[in-house]
Amino acid sequence: EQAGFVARAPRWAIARKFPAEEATTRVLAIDVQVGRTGALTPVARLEPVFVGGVTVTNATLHNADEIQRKDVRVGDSVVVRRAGDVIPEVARVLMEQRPADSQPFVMPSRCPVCDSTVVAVEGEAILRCGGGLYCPAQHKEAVKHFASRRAMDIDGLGDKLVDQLLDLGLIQTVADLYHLGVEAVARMERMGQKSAENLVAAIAASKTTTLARFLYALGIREVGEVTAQTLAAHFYTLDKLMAADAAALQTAPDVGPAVAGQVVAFFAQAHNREVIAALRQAGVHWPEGMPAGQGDQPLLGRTFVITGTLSSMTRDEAKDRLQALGAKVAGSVSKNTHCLVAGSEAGSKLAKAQSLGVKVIDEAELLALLG
DNA sequence: ACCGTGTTGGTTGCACAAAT
DNA sequence: ATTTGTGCAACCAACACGGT
Repeated sequence: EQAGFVARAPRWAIARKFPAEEATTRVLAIDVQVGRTGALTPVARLEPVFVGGVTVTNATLHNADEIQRKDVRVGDSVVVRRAGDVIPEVARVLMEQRPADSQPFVMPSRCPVCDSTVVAVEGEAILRCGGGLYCPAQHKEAVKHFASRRAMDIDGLGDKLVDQLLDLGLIQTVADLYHLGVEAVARMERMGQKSAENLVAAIAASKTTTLARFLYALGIREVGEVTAQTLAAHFYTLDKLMAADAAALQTAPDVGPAVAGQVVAFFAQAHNREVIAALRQAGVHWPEGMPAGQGDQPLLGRTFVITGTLSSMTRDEAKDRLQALGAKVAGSVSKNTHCLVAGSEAGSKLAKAQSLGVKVIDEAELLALLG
């Protein structure tokens, strides 16, 4: 049953077969989205246009500086392309077609969702909603992040369900997820008995996790997946981590003043400590203490990068298995990369590896390496 | 210079289950 | 019985900025 899925050519591979293209369209509006950390991201809503094999209707404008640099305005005719043949991008504005009455775009001074004051950190390009978890947009994104596959991995808890859970007041914090009953869940839109049972079971299954996943799930600023793993490996227990001051945190590799400050600030908030306590009370747990004895680590100190599509495993599995052998798996190729694993449809990373003289192996060689 | 974090969009069959 | 809605998987460029 899995075979059919693996054998099918990935969509992006199909899209790649189209040559890089540009197309002209019009900016209908510029919306501002609020992310998990409150970051305000302007997005161009476009008259749908077919570019490089897909229909593009949205394109990120990154930040206020980027809009100003390109001087994108509502009503403008713009040239759209797909960066790397994937990500929609406004390449440039056709100034000669600009309407006479157009106005420069101005980023809002208040959050478009919660009306909180927008905070601009001196010298930073990104504006942020100051509302924190009181901002419904930030709260929703925080819950989605908590449930996401790489965090607590609550299967089936997606965008619409998070919306409903919050809007209906079924949950106030992520800890409340663990007290949801099947009946309450089943009363939500498009949820019946079966779906409700599945969701409640998925939530219960997420109680057994790891410290690294849990830390990542908390959504501490600057603490992504890798940093969460670093902190977990360095402190072993949540209590030790929470008790650490900024100086102690900086003894962990790759943790500097900015990351340490964010961690300290997070655990200093009574609300965050309460939610953590409630989560543990609800049964969220993980093995604590020294990691179990590791096996052979023949790849210790080697840096790998994976690109393209593998047929016998996902890239994630390949990453895990390489890491289990002691390798470091990075996202981009540099001269420090020891080996690039190139699956089919490999793109720019393969070219870069070749230009840098980095060793390239194919899937068969990877399998041999993994034993 | 390089790596990690966080943010963005688009495709689409499949799996599942609710809604009609 | 059929249609509709939702979640999932896979990919990655570009930008800003923290940290080494």
